Amino acid sequence: MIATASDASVLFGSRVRARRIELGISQEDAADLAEMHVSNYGKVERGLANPSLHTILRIATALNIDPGQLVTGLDADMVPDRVHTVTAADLIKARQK
Amino acid sequence: MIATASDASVLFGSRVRARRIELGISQEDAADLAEMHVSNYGKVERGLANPSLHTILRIATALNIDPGQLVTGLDADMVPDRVHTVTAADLIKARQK
DNA sequence: TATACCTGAGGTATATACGCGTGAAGAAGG
DNA sequence: CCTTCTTCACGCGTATATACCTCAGGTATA
Repeated sequence: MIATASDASVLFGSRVRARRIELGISQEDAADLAEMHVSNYGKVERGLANPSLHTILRIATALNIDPGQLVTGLDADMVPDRVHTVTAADLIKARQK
Repeated sequence: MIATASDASVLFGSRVRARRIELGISQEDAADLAEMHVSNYGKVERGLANPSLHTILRIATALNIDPGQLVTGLDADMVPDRVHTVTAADLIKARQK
């Protein structure tokens, strides 16, 4: 892996780790509960992964937390290779003229 | 694609579509705003995709909605190939005995 | 010392997300 | 009839997420 770290992944991973520590279980336990490989789970916590929706849901369910809490506040600005900063609101506003 | 549909993907996609319709823009507009390909965006709305965290954030930001709202309430039970139904709470409870 | 547990780091192999094109079907309007 | 817009469905490369392994280093305890 050529360091797929992103601000979004790092923040997401830190939330996952905080929740796991709060529960007092190991990465291996969490990975088993989430039915994923420990090595991949570790990468998620370190912010080196870009987990899929299914992976996010498995982790959230395993840690007894709503997946919304893990991703709320996250933003596309934290995602690499973002070029535009235009959103739907801007598009609609421009068309109304 | 061998029909990667899942309850989680379908529900997620319907929320994305509802939000896009609410904004009154086309799939192509939304895809451009999210900086992703229309064909892939369409699959997401139809529940045929399993989008990554980055993709989820790009879509949410493009549609001016918090990503948490798109995934809240979703659950690993809606994810295919789920074998266990044990969560951290169960594990901790079992260890306390 | 040794032993066990936890985490990080790196490799390889496979599955799949994603980009990108094409074509078709429907609706709306000229 | 025609065009235009929108969406869906399919296929094909490429990038990458994930599974799986090994090894290293820390920490604790006996």
